[in-house]
Amino acid sequence: MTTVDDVRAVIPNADPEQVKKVLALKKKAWPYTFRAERDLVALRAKLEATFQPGEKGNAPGSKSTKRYKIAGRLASKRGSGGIAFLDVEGQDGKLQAILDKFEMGDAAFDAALHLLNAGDWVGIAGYGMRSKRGEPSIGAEKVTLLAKSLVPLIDLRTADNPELRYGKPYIGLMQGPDARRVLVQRARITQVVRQTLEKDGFLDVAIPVLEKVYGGANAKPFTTKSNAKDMTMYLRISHELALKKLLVGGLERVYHVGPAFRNEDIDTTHNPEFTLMECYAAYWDYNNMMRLTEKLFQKAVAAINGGSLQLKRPDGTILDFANFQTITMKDAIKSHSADTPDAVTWWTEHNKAPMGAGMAPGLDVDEMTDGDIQRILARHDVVIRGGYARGLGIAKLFEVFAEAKLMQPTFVIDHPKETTPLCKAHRKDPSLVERFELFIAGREHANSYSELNDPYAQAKAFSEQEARRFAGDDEAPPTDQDFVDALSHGMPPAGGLGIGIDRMVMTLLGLDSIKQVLPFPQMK
RNA sequence: GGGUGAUUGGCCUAGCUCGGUUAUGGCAGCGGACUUUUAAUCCGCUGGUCGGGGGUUCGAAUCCCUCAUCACCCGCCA
Repeated sequence: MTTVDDVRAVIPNADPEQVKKVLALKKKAWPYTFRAERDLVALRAKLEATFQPGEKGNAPGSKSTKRYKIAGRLASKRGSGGIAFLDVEGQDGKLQAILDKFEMGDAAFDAALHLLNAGDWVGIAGYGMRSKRGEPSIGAEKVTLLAKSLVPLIDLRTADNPELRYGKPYIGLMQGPDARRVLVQRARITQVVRQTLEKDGFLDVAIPVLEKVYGGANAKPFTTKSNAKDMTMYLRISHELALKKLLVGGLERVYHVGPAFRNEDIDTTHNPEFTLMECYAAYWDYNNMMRLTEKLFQKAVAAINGGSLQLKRPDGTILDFANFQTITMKDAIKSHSADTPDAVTWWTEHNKAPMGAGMAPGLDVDEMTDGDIQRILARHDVVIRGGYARGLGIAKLFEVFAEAKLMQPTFVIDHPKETTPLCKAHRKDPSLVERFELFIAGREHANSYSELNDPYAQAKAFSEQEARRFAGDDEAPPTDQDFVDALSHGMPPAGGLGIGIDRMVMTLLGLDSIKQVLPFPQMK
């Protein structure tokens, strides 16, 4: 015979009063199944349309005498003498159940109210009705405890404790349909991304998480050890190299949505593991990928925004996904550095234009010396690990002057070649590569290349990265000789695209922390 | 990596600056009242020794040391 003390010995937080109730139920305490309506929101709407306030479905000659069964978590219990109100909360919304002492009988009524507490899972069988105040309800004929909560329901409206909110995600999710909606909409977004890719003929392929060599991005990896092979292995930092090897093998359009791992610090936009979508299409370049990117975002926005491409943010600004902007990196630096003190200083030094106050055109990197760039970066305390290179300096100028200002969906194109070793040179300017990044709300959301498929150029790019590693850039990836070998067998021309799904969800839902879109975020 | 602040019953919280009789209030819980509530309301009750350890003192939630956990800011993360 189990006692309250037995339970408390292993579940110290358990409320003795609730444990007593469970033990008294004996074998009936934890039932196995319950058939119930799936959609309480729809049922609530239906009852509202069917009945007038105060009208009950068990009255003789009622419009609808249909019986219903509903189930959910008991969110609130309100007694008022011989009548009691239960808020039964399903995943997406709640429906009220009403217990009437005259109808149920004293014993059943008192027993049900005593047994149930907020937080319990409950099943209700009864008829449709509306309360005198008009609330659509189920008039309870039978009440079943489906599962007891042994600890009190925590109300985060008053208990704003981050340890509870993020350390125990179920506590946060229990707070109501709104708390769960983010995860529901996140699922919608990834579903739409997958559907859109599938429709365009992209094949969902399995790729390894554990790798002998990591690559495809600049990041510090997590390491682990394989006992079977007695060697250090790495958790992938991107999906890029594996997917491209499949292009070599003859798969023409491939994608993967899954986690990538980066051993870096945690903040509002970075989690050590995050969900990355990457896709590659043979015979495409970055222009084709821009069109695909637009489509992916437009379909996702439409899916969560009632079909509209004008997405209103919490601060009132409208993001217009109907019209994506395009700007080169150099032009972005120029237009967004206009009238900054740095631009005024530079133009004055070079005596390039008659200077009125606040009239400086932006920085024109093609006219700037390396010294000019380094001076300005130094003024902004920007350090380039592994040493200065002109292209990296230009990329830093973009970060300093332009990145945060790109609110509307904007493709920034044609980066300096030093920024990436995996991208084809620009067909019109060898100092650039055919790359774009999509910026929305000041954050990077997508990254795409006309993929480099010349094995010799790839090998050389790898050795330049190695040089940077030796010079102190601990995020420069090592050479992946296996990848060079793959390219030597011939990879078709291809476009590639990567999208950080967590950030995409954040932006589309108007949230400002990655913790809010992850059910299990890492805490610092 | 640096700095600041916090830790009081299941949850939130007062008290701590200028140490002193049985540690404040709310939510939840338990009991009672009420047949139409919407975080219902009203009355009563149970529950904590104040994050762990050490020290100062006649006496510490209140002062000191230490450990732990957490938060915030800065740095780092194209």
